[in-house]
Amino acid sequence: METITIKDIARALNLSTSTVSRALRNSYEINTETKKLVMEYAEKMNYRPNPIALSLRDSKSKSIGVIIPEIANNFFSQLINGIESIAYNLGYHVVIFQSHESYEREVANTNYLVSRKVDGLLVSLSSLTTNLHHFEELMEKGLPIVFFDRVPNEIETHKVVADNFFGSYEATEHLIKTGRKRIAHITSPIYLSITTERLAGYKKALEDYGIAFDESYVKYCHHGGKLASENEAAMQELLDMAEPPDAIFPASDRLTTGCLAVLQKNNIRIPDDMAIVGFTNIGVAELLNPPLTAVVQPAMEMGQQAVELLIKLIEHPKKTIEYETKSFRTSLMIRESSTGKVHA
Amino acid sequence: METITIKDIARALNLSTSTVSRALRNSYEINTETKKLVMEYAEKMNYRPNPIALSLRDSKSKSIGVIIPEIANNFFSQLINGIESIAYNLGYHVVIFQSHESYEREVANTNYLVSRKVDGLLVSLSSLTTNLHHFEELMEKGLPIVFFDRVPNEIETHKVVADNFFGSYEATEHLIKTGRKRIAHITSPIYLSITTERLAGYKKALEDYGIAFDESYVKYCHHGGKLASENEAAMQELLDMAEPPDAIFPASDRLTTGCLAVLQKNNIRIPDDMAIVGFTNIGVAELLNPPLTAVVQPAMEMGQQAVELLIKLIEHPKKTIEYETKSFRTSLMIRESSTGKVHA
DNA sequence: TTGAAAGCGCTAACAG
DNA sequence: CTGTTAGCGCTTTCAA
Repeated sequence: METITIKDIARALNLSTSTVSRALRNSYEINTETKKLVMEYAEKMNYRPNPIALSLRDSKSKSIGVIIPEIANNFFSQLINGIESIAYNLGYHVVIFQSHESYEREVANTNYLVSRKVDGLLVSLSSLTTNLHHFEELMEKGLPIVFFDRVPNEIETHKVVADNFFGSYEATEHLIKTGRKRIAHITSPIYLSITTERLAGYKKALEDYGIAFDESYVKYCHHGGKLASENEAAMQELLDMAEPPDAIFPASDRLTTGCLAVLQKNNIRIPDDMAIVGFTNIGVAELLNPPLTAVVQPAMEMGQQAVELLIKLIEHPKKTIEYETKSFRTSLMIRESSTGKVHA
Repeated sequence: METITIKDIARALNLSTSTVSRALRNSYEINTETKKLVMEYAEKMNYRPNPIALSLRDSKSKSIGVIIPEIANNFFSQLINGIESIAYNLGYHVVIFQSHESYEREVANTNYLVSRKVDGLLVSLSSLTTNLHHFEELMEKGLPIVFFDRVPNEIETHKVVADNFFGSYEATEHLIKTGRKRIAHITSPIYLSITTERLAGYKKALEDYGIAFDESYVKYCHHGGKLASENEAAMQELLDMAEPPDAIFPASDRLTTGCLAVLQKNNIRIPDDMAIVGFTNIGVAELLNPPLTAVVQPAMEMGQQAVELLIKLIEHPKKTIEYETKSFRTSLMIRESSTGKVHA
């Protein structure tokens, strides 16, 4: 049951390795009988080409690297499932790495994946990444990269995002329409695309409904919610204000659960004292106390789209004249955390 | 900024590739000056050895493969974080694959990882795996494998598990002590280790407290909760019983949330009409309605332990005389879903 | 139609 | 102390 190589087949069949290789790849310039002979023997011996050898030779690997902030997050894990479903069907393998919101880890992962000869990269930036040099360099070398979710403005390539502006506008509008006046927004660092876009939607909704924007109602968490303490501090500042908010709109999975935990600890009633709408894909939103109103992203579809674009880039490198940014509509799932309806 | 190889260095410095190689690996039999020269040049040119070439040569890769049922699951994603934290420090890379509870996917992933020359495997069996041939074969070839969580009895190697019997006993005992008489157990397929162990703990607690075991209160979900319909059907059967249970003890993350969803849809009050204790690592247990009593596994520590055992196996293949099974105590987090206390 | 040889990047046995 | 050579598994000229 040892691994069998082309050389073994050649020896067994009294052929040269090149002939075997050609027969296996179904090359035209080969005798039908020889081909059949080789095919059958290979089949019988359960021959599998060594992907490492192929990679070394061709500098490619039929695999794509994915770099995301973290796996333990509903949005990203759903997205990964989307990526895998498509990649699998197209014969690509998916290698996942977490940056843990660290710039250094992101760079290290990138380098490793490249040295491992991935054919392309799918990236959502860490919340602490401000320098994009490691990606720019690779793109110049011709490595296809597609960004999703947290995308850089400075780099020209395919991108896949949610319509963050819209999602955020809709959430804010909903809060305004249900009577909230002082709507706070807890979000990620300002240099992330998702942050600025969501902030813009929030501001625009306030503006459209004649509510003055107040910077002190916006809190930025550098670690994107990974650091509970940071999260809690932001919440505390909000609660300690002379005029505390009557609604909070956290901008991500982590931020949302962190926010809810603080409210619960402080015995603040939702939605009576505080309405909540989370920008989150958490699976149990419906089961929370109270059920959580959420801006949900089509994470699975986003993953599928991203990997399709990447594979297009990999397999037809010349053909791409113009890069596109695919934007997906979010859906607002209205539940009790924002509607004032008294829960059971 | 092209990739630089040993050959390039050799040419530039007028040395042979082997000398460069030796200098780089800090071999003793080398002139200090030459060594310094090479080192400095390599540093300056940002030389990185090609891991693919190394793998091809040595048939190892300083990477370990992880095969789990799914990522989008708190228990497994926490476990992965544990694995990564240790592996990273010891210079190993972690490649994660999901079986999606499918035997075929598990086999395919295994084969791929092996062809990619991972140095070892960390595995939690899919809920549909009954044939272990693909792993046995590899172990015979000498590939180190450590199983965790869902482990096979039939294979002798290191294993890392939670004390499922204890966790389950404690949960059941708690339900009994809080006055429940008809405790149902929703679980995975019977041939999974976690199933039998948890079932055993459940039965023993019933027995110790003089409650007759009733098979009709135990429901098996073949897909381990992945299939919502299966989950719902099991719940419905329970609810439709002449004497429906007054408590449910679901045996995993998925099963627990599925169970809660059905109860909510049927407007069944928790804990008044039905107490719930979940065997789950869900992060927001505290935020659920009502807060969920949970048997929590030390997932991070389990991941760390598993990878440590695996790397020991990889790096000292001879030394291992006896295999060990590390068992971790679970903790019962008591909250309102099982305590009858009326929630706010 | 087939085979011999070279090369992908690296290391190690063997010579010198 | 350093260079030559061979080989990991595979494909692809180039020759035959």
